[in-house]
Amino acid sequence: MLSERQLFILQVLIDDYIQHVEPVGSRTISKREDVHFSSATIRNELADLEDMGYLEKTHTSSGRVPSEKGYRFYVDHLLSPTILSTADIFNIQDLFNEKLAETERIFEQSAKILSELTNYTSIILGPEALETTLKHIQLIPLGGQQAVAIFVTSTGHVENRHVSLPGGIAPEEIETLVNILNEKLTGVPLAELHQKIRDELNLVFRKHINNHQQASLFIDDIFKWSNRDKIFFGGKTKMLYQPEFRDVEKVRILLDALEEKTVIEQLLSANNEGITVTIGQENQVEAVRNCSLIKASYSFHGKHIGTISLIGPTRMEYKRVIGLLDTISKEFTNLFNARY
Amino acid sequence: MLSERQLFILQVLIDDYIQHVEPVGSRTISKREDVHFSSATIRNELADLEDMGYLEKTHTSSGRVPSEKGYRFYVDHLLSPTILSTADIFNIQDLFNEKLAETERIFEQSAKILSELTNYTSIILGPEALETTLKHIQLIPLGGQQAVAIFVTSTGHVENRHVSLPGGIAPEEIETLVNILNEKLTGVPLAELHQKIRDELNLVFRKHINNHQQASLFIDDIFKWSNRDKIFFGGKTKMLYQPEFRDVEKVRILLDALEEKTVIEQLLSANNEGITVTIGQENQVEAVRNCSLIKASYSFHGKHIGTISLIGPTRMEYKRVIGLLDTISKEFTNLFNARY
DNA sequence: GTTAGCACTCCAAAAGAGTGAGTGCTAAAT
DNA sequence: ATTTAGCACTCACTCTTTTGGAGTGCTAAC
Repeated sequence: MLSERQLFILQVLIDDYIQHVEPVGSRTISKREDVHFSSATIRNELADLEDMGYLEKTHTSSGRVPSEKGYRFYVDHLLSPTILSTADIFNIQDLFNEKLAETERIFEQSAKILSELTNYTSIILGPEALETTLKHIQLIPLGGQQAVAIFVTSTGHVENRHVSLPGGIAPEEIETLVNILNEKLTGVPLAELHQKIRDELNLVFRKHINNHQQASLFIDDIFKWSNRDKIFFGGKTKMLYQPEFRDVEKVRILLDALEEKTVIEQLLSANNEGITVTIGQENQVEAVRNCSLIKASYSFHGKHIGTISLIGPTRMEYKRVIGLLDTISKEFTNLFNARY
Repeated sequence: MLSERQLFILQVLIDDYIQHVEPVGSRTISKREDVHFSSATIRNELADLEDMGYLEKTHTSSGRVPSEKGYRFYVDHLLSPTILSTADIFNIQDLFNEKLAETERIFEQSAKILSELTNYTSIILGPEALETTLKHIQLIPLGGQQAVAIFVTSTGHVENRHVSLPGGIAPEEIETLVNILNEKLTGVPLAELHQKIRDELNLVFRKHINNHQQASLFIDDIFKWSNRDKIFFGGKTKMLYQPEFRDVEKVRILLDALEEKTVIEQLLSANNEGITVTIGQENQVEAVRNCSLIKASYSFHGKHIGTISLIGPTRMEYKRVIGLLDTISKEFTNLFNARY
């Protein structure tokens, strides 16, 4: 168990390190106004904290640096998220007050602002389709065999696919087809679309469409859309400002990883409620093992539909960042629930 | 005027430098099989070439490095684009043979492949709307006052905007409105849309819509879409592999610049036919003054509609890159003209 | 339990020495 | 009139050595 004084010293040290990015020595701590014991005492305590694994030295005679266990403890026990500064609050409110009609724009802007407020890279996972339902399907011929199929979801998301019209079906039939689709599929949750098509539509087709096998194939083709959720980045180059990324090699590994959709999905996938902090080695993904990732979930009708996150060096301004993410994720939840 | 031998030496030197990224000395050149004069002779020639501004030294006793003027000359006079390797050709053909229905996918893939083949960052400017015409407008209500307006162009591009339905107009009228829009605007080039709306539609509205002022405002709102063309990147982090970007500071400046849409537009804007090479300081944009930019134009019905480009260090594999861009841009042109 | 004092450690930056690739110039060779 | 061999000179790099300073751990005194 840590003594009151050890807690204090640990906190002071981590705060200092987060700010100055330099190993913190006993003298530095003893110089603080609110510290009333000598550097020798602190040295003893530091040695103990190191033995317990909360601190590390970069070399035998250097000051101490927080270990990942140290950060973990700090985040779990020592952290009282700072109240957002009025400047921050202004910024956020501006964002959500602005009449940003397109959902996409909101995400883009949020990502941008988030990264600008924090100087870390922000990643926002757009709303998952799970909860949303299909609102409308439209097929617009482009001339020739080409056409565009357009899908609108209940959250106003528009998805479109180019398709080739099948040969064996008359144009009027295609119209009938689309009408049937609209009639039968409007209101169906996206997640159940495939099921629904397979179970119900084939029957209907058999009745109304001559070449119903061709039609089925065509439908399958149209709906072969990946349910991919969109990813929004903000400040992808922010890491380049962090001293821990002064080495190009490291930057490359990280940036390359972030280009990979799969990596992002792995990082931001299934999130429990609230805020999750993942520190360094705790990360699943190799490439971000020297980073910390902070995720916040936002929801629709009480169900998690997306994630807002920040990624930065393990030495992160946890205090500020956590408050910020919390606020924004709640705004997102409000926004979605109010709008749709 | 450069002598035959000087031309030869310049070419050899630049080729060597592009490959090895190290100042080239007289000895290195004299060691080549096809060189039959001594290093002393070469030294003399190099000194002359330096006087003329085609070469530079990094310090008094270093080998020579091409100057930007040197590259310029090299590109303009010494370059015979290499015939693409069969591997390259395969890759490209694969790309265009694949049944990539969505235009967007083609761009994405092209950008990716281009950067992978070259190890430079590729930037593709999607087709400008100028030549394309409007194909279809659709307004899909989302419930409440919200709706999605969808525009499909003749190239199959889909644009969508969220809008708030105006209060003072009946739902049936909105339907009429959209019908009118479709009737009057289908086939109109995007560039002329605004004009057309202002000139013709107001009259029609006055006839058919009660609250035609409200309607006009609404229409204005809908069409207040920026004619922005999409930008596709490939291998944004490729520069990090180039030795000239071993310095994080430089990387940051460049990557930050590339995040700016305005910068990209400035870089890739209005392009004459064929291939343009912009070397270092010739660049308009400060941040890319130590890069070279190679642009190729692709066109639709004979008019330039977009740009394919690569950005890399001034020491670029011009030979290969130029051939590659040429081929791909032509494929693009073919694709567009064949498809629409 | 706390602290002053001191020996010890190690990094980082500075200073110095040696090496090698490269140049420019001159004088001889072609 | 070119071309080339030879030589002195330059400068970046690398490797060592030196020095200074910040920091630690331990011990003995408070």
